Amino acid sequence: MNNSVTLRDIAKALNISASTVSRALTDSYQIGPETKKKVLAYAKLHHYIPNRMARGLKEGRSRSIGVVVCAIDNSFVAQMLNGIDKFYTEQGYQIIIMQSKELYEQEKACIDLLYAGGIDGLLISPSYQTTDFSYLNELQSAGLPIVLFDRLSDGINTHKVAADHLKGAYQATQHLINNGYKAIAHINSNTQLNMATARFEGYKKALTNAGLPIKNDLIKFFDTTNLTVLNKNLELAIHELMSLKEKPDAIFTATDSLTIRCLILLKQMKYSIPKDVALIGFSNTDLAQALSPPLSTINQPAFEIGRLAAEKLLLLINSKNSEPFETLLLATELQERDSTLMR
Amino acid sequence: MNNSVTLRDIAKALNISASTVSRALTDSYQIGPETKKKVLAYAKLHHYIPNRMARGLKEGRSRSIGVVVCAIDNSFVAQMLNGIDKFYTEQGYQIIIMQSKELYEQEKACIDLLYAGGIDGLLISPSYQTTDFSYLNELQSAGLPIVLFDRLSDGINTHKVAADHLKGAYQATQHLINNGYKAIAHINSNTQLNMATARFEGYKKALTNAGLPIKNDLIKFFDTTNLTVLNKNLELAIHELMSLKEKPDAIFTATDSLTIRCLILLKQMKYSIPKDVALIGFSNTDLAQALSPPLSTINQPAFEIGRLAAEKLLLLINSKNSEPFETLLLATELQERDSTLMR
DNA sequence: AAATCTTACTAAAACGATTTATTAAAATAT
DNA sequence: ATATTTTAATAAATCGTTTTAGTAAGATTT
Repeated sequence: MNNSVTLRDIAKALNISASTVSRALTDSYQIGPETKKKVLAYAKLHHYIPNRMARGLKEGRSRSIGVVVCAIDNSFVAQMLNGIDKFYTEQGYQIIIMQSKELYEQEKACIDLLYAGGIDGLLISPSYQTTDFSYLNELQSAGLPIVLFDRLSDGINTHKVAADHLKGAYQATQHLINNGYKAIAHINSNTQLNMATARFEGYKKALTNAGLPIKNDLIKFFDTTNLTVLNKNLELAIHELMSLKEKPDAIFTATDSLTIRCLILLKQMKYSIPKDVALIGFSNTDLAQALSPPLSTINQPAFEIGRLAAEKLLLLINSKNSEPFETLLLATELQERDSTLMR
Repeated sequence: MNNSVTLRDIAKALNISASTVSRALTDSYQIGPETKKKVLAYAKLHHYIPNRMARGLKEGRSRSIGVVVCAIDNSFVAQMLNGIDKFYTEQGYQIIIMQSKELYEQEKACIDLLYAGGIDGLLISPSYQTTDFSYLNELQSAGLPIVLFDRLSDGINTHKVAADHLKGAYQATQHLINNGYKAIAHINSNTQLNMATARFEGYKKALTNAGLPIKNDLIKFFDTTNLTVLNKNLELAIHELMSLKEKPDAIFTATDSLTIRCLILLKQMKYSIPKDVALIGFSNTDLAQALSPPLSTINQPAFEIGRLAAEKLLLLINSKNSEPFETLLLATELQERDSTLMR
C-alpha cells in the first residue's frame, strides 16, 4: 500500500478540519471558494490519493467487479476482456478476472472468492459444465448484481449479452449452401448452455429453409471439457464422417476450439480443404487468414459483447430501481475465405 | 458489496467481545478452546467472510497486485497472465490487469491508477515506447515493490524474469544455419528494451560462430507501435529484401507479431515458404502447426515467466529485508516445423 | 433591534477488522 | 497465606474516509 498523504495530513497542514478537506475535494456547497482553492492546490502538490480501502469501507463498496471466464488465454475471451477492461478503466472501477477452466466446481470457488473479496457486481460467462444456476440465483437474491455474457442460460433472470448464435449458425450454413455444398456436417459441444442449442437450431433452420434434409449421422456432439479426450473423440468422429457412404462435403463447427482442432486434424489426415471437404466455424482468431487454407469464419463482436455487458452491470449496480432485464444479441459477421470456396 | 455477517454480529450473538471473535478466528493462544469452537461453528454456519476493505485499511495493504502489460488480447501475454493469475489465486491475492497498448503515456496512467488503487506490488512488462524508468524508480523509492517481467531493462534495479532472448535468437539462427541457410535476414523491433538488443545479439553471435558475415542490408528494425504503419513498412521492407542481388534465403523475425505479419505478407506476395525463403520467429501461438506452412518457432515459457515473476514479487512484498535482486532468464524451446525445412 | 436564515466551517460517529493495553480470575510458587 | 504467574477475556484505539449533527458569525428579514 502507498504510504501517501491522508486527508488528516492536509487538514493539519492547512489548519482546518478533515471533514472540510473531504468536502472541499468533492466540491461541496458547504465550503467557501478560497478554502476549496487552498485544499485543491495542496492536494495536487502533494499528490493526495484517497485511500481506496477507507473509502470502500465507508461507502460499503469496493469499486471492483468480478469477472469469471473459462480461460484467459483464449483469444476470443481475451478480446471480450479487453472490452470489459476498457469500459471499467474509464469508469474508475477495477476488474478481478478469474478462470473456471470449464469446471463447475472451480467456477463456484471463483465466485466464492470474488464475493468474499467484496465485489460490487459479477460478470460471468458460465463454464460448459454449468447446468445448475441456483448458486448464482442465491447470490442475486442476496443483493449481488449479476450480468451473464457470451454464454447465456435461462437458469437465471438478469441482463444478458451475447452474440446472436442462432443467426450466426444460420449465416454459416446458408453460406455453405449458397456455395454449392449439400451434405453439411455439424460438430458441436454437448454443453447445456443456450449457445450450443442456438447454434444447432440455426444450422437446422438453414437446412430446412433450403429444402435440405437433416441427417443425424452428420451431427456430432462432444464433451469439450477435457481437451485430450476431445482430440481423440474428434479424430474418431472425423474418420467416421469421412467413411460414410454419403459423406459430408462440408463441416460447420460450432465453437472456436472445435474449428481449429478440426482444421488441424483434417490436415493431418491429408484431406484437402475445401476440395475433399469445406470447413467453416465460429472462430475469432485474427490468424484465420494465415491458416492453411485461409479459414472462413463466423466472427463474434467480442469487444462489443464485453463492453456492453460491463455497461449493463454498472447500470444495475447504480440504479436500485429494478428496470426490466434485457437480453442483447449482437450480430455476427461472416468472413469468406478459401476453406469454403464455391464448388 | 456483500451485506454479510460481521465480527460484531458474531460477538453479539455469542455474548462475547468482537476482539475475542477476531482472535478466535485466527486461532490465537489467548482464547480458550471451547470459545474457539463456538466461534468457529457460528462463523461457518452463518458464512462469515472478513470484510476485505476493513482488513485492508487496518493492515495497510490491499492484497491486490497491479499487472501492466501491452495488451491482454495477445496470446503470449494471456499465457503469462494465466501463470500470474494461478499463483495469486492460490495465495489469496487479487490481480488488477491494465493495458499500456505500447504507449508510454498510457503506461504511466495505468500505473498511477494502480498506485492510487492501493496495490501492494507491481508486476510490469514495459511498453515498447518506454525508455524512461525514472517514474518506476520513484515509485520504488516510495516503497512500492516492483518486479519486471518478459521485457527487461537496466533502467531499474529489481527482480526481473524473462525468457533468455539471446539464447533463443541464437537457437533460431543456428537452426537455420544447420538446415543449410546462409543468407539470413533479421527483422526486429526498434524498441530500446533489452529484449530487442538481446535477440539481435543472439542472431549476430550465431552468424559469427558459423563464420558467416553480418550484412547490414539484411537487417531491419521497425517501429512496432503503430500496427497499420508497421504493416506498410514491413511490406516495403520484404519487397526490398527480396529484390536484393544477394537476397536472403531465410528470415528470422524477433517478435510474435512480426513473425505472423511476415508470414501473411510473404504469402500475399506469393513467395513459397521455405522454397523461396525460410521463416522462423519468436511466437507462442498454438496455431503455429495449423498455419501454412506449419511455422517453426522459438517458444517462450510464458506461463512459467508469469508464475515466477509473481512469486518473486510476493517475496519482495513479504520480506522487508532486502535480499540482492535477481534476474531469471528462462530457456526457450525450438519448434521445428515445415517453414524451415532442410535446404 | 430582535428573530430568522445563510454561509462556512467543525466535532464526532461510523464503516469492520486488528491490536495494544488492561483486567479479573484461576493456577502456581514461595 | 501471600506473592507471582498464567489464562482468558475485554475495552478502546486505530486505519482513512464520509457524513450527520452541530455551531458560531454574518447577512437578511420583520
